[in-house]
Amino acid sequence: MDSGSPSSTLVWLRDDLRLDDNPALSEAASLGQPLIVVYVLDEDSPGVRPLGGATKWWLHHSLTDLAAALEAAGSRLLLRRGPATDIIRDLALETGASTVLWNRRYGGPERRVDAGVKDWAAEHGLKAASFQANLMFEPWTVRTGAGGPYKVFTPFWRACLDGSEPRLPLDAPERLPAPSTDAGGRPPAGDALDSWRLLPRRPDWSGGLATTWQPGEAGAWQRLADFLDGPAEDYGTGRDVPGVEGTSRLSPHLRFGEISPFRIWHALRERFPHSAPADVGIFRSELGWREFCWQLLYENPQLATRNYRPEFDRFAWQAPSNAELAAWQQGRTGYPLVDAGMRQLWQTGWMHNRVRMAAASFLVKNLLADWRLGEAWFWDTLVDADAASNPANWQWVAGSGADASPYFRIFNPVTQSRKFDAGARYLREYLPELSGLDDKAIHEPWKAGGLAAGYPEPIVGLPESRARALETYQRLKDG
DNA sequence: TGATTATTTGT
DNA sequence: CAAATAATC
Repeated sequence: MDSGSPSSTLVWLRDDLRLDDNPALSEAASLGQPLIVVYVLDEDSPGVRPLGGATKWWLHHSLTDLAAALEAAGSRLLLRRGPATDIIRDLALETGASTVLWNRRYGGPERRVDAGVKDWAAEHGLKAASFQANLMFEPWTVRTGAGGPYKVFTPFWRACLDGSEPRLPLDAPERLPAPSTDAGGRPPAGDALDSWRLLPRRPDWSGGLATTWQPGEAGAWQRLADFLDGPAEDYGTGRDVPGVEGTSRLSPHLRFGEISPFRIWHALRERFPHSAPADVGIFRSELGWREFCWQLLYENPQLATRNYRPEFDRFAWQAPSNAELAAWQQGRTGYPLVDAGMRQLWQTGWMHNRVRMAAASFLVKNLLADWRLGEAWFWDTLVDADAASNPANWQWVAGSGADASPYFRIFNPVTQSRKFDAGARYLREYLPELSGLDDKAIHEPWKAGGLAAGYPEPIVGLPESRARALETYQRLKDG
């Protein structure tokens, strides 16, 4: 190494687009060497799942926010594109890096990539280190008495809670070392974000996303603050009412690591210091479901394509017609709660969890469509589309997953609508053509002459489709 | 983190 | 006979 050019540190950011509680970044800052912070758009490594449309939109804005935050701290975000192993290797050589740091991820193809970088670094005398940042309970640390992974959520989460408290979050470094420069004083060259074309155009469907969300760390902290000061205390009941802001809406921020689960955990602890209300425990268990889903993906890297329960390979899914699938996707099934949810998804990139269950159950049970069709649509349209939670929860609804919903649990979209949207606030927000119907009639518009305004007739009858689903599941059970 | 139907309870 | 409870899918 040239004595005139000190070696540098490389921090590789992935699904951890934050300065707060970022162990890799904090470690890099403490080393004091010139620091390169890089994000790699990797659509080339084998098995790595390409982002959907909504997450691409989110990523663009999140990276914009991250770049500004890094610059404010004296650093700079470098963007490069390609197979990550090659990109990181080349960048390390180019910048004379002595150390490469990152926060761990848990998907199969991603772990192979990271292991490849670690092996290369070891062979070439570089130090490579990874950190725990994105899961509070890493999959291999939560084991049953027999030493295997948990297959049921409740004992999984109990085992997590019985262990030691998640570590305290790290504060964001106030200053970061400037990047290393070449002989001309220039930092490494990277891509312009716009050249990645992550934003939709022709048509630009992102208007509703932009008015709903503020991607980036500041937006994540705002959501957390709003939640702690508002719905958190009544989360247990409020979370089930889609017409009310009763949930945290932190999911896309967690998806991109704009806020750390450790930060959320301890913020809850501080806000409710003495004997947290039961509602806070329920919210905390939702963080637990996220951890459980990642543990499932860690153990089952094919979770998005293979039935977790192999007996479901024999299940007689019915391929929906193009018209049926389109009706579901576009919110024209004739069932108001399902349609409101699907339109909320299309317009805002997000759907209330209660409605997700109802909409997913409708596709998988009333239409008997393969859960992978729904998973793929959600992957493309959700801003919180997560490689673990999305397939795990679809399999949960289908009955093919871990700790799955029993086959006979079939949501009735009308019953759910009456029960959780009694005042029809949610229905009226997303189904303006039904807003004239009263609170009783709006849940079943086909009965009240409510179809005049162009709202569709139900595409399938509930009693028949329910019976068909029960028979089909029964046949699987009988072998 | 169901729905439906049968049965029992309470007024 | 409405409402809670249980049994069944």
